[in-house]
Amino acid sequence: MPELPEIETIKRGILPLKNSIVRKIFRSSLKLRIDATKKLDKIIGSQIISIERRARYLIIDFNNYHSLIIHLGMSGRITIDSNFKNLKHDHFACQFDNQQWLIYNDPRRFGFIDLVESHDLNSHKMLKNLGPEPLSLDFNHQYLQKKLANKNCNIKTTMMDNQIVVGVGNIYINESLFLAKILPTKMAKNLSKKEIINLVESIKKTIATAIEMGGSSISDYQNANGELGFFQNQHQVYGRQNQDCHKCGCIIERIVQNQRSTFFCKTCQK
DNA sequence: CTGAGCACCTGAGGGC
DNA sequence: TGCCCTCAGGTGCTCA
Repeated sequence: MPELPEIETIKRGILPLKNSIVRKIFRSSLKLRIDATKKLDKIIGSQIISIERRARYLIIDFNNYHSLIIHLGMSGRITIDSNFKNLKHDHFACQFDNQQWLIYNDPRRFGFIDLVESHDLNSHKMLKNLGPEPLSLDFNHQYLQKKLANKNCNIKTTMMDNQIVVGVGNIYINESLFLAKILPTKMAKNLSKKEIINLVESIKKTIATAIEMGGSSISDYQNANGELGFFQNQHQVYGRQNQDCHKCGCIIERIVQNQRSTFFCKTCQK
């Protein structure tokens, strides 16, 4: 699924729905990770007052003091269309007063749609323990240095922990560690101050560049208008096992950490 | 409290 | 063509 840059791209794509009023709701009978089916009717007749992103969650606020939380899991997709065809894996759809449909499609169903009263949003179990946004000032080397001290875990897995920093998924941590020249297997507590400064900057740069390019389109990711992102063309290590490192020409290796693929260049990264 | 591993699902692609 | 295996943008839960 989409990482932060992909969600940000989708958010920008559905921003024009602001001020729209919900007319109809569709919900498939299949289970998502959270079952909010019974609550969803509450937004019928309500108007969207804001559309935001927090970590990998899309938050849509309505004027009746309810907020819709959308998470795309690994395979979720959101599209805007003037027709709703109820295709395979369409699990939620919502028609607005301008006749447009917002359609949520998720083959693996690792995602969810939930509805809460807006004042309870921050205490939602998926949102309450989130760390800082990678592009915020709160994510800086002083902060990270504190978090990594005594951390007995490899740096790659550590940085994918949403309590440390949100939205840095498997593509972008692999790319960020390459950019920062740090081995993914290095113990988090053993990073030097210089490496931590470097890593913070590399994550910010990687995420910001990916947002500019509309995210990474691998397999079937596309934005709300069905367009593809282009950041995958910039990948230095992700998905490039056995290919030449663009910097030094050595072979990119693939290992598994915490059941996720890790790609790195053992010459460039120390 | 921490870290490791599992669970939740479907679909694509490769080897035989 | 089909079967069996591995792999995939995530994240909460359980167990030692």
